Amino acid sequence: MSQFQTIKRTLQDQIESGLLTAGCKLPAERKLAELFDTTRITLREALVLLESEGVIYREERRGWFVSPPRLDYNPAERSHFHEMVRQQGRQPDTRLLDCQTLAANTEISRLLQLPALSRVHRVQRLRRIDQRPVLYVEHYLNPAPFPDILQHNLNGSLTEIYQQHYGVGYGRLRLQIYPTALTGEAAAALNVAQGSHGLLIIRVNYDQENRILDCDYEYWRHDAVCLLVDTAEF
Amino acid sequence: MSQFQTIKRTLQDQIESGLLTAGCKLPAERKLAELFDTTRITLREALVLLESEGVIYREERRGWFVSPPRLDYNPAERSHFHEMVRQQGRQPDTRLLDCQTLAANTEISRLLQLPALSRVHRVQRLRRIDQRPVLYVEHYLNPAPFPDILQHNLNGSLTEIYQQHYGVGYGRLRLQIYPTALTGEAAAALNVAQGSHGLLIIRVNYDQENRILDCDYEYWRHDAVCLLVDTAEF
DNA sequence: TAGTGGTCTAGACCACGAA
DNA sequence: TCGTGGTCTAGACCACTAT
Repeated sequence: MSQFQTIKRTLQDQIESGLLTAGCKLPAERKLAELFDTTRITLREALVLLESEGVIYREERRGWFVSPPRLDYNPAERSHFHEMVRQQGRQPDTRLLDCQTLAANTEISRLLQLPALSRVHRVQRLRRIDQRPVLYVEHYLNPAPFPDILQHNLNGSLTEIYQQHYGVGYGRLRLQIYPTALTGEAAAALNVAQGSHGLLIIRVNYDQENRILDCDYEYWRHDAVCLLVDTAEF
Repeated sequence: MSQFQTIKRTLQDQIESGLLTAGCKLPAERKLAELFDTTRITLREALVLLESEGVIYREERRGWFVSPPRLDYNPAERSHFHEMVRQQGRQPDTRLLDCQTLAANTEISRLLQLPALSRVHRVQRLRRIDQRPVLYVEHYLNPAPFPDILQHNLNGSLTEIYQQHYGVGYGRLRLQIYPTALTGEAAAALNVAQGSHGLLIIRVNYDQENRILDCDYEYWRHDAVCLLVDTAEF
């Protein structure tokens, strides 16, 4: 077995056995390299492997940490993020990064089935669990059903605002899900290296009369989530 | 911008512009390093990044290749793999790796809701698109509804065998989906390095009377698939 | 300011794949 | 057999973090 595989196993065992617990910071790379009697490059190979398996993660220039468990997430159940996280015994947190009305690009226009040169509301938010950023979302709202929605407090649940202020509830839902790279604003907000692995969920939400309400680009840390889908719920 | 990011961009541009086409093999790492006037380690950093973004992929010790487009896959639509792939203009291919009846482990027993010390049929298959392995599946069948099923030709559609020989059709469906590492038999069958990134889909299939039929562990190459889910179909 | 992770150099040897 | 990718060494400098 290659050396970095052995290092990987050793670290993994210590984590799984509970000697290293979730959120715990690993020693410096140079210390670890010394500990395993190897070079930093080889050591980093093991760390990167563990990272891609979701066992550990890094924060840019801060170091390596043991990953907390994944969040169970049923994208079809429109429960609020905060509620869902709390039900799993964790501390949720949402931060509004930006909101504005702008011209829709081609892809958004197509998803929302808007005519050319339409304008849409865009809401960018960062969601954290136990202080750790896990989800960067861009919501694109069809402006027609939601005049002045950007005036509301957008740190909570959009679902709730839809319902309470506009009397609109969700109906049908369409999802695209695929592993992708985190780049640009998503990577920056999630505090991961440009190009690291993530999971992208593009959702299109309809109301009960089958009109398109909005679409979301959800960029998840690859190790932060486990999706659950049950067709019996529909 | 870091050097390997520049290299990455350059390669990516050439691929997106069509100068390098899907399935095409890249030059040797030493050649590329020379071309970009850098070392192999730095060059490999760029290649690994492109790999994790799904732009290129490698076959163990054979080299680097440009990735073909993802397969659109609706896991709720029980259409046959072969049919689905052909509809998207590609060549499907299934190889039976192994089938046997064995004692169920704890996780399988729980998923299939079987009593302790039950036996199950296990079918291991590898599925390819245009010669490229993309999906390694382990099917675990509840043996009760399917006596002697292992006698059938298992290179085609299980769905079809269920229906034609046992009069059983699908009903409800439960899925767990998450990014994971490919290891052991999955990595070997897909011809990727141990520990590389993949997408794991665990599905539990019910029949129309809501009895559990089987569960599948689907290990996908992370760059080979895009999941589609539409609640309006249920 | 000291220490850390991020990036990079210039080599090396081995095992496997292709010929 | 030759070239390839897989692995590894022993350093280096810089930008950023923590203090």
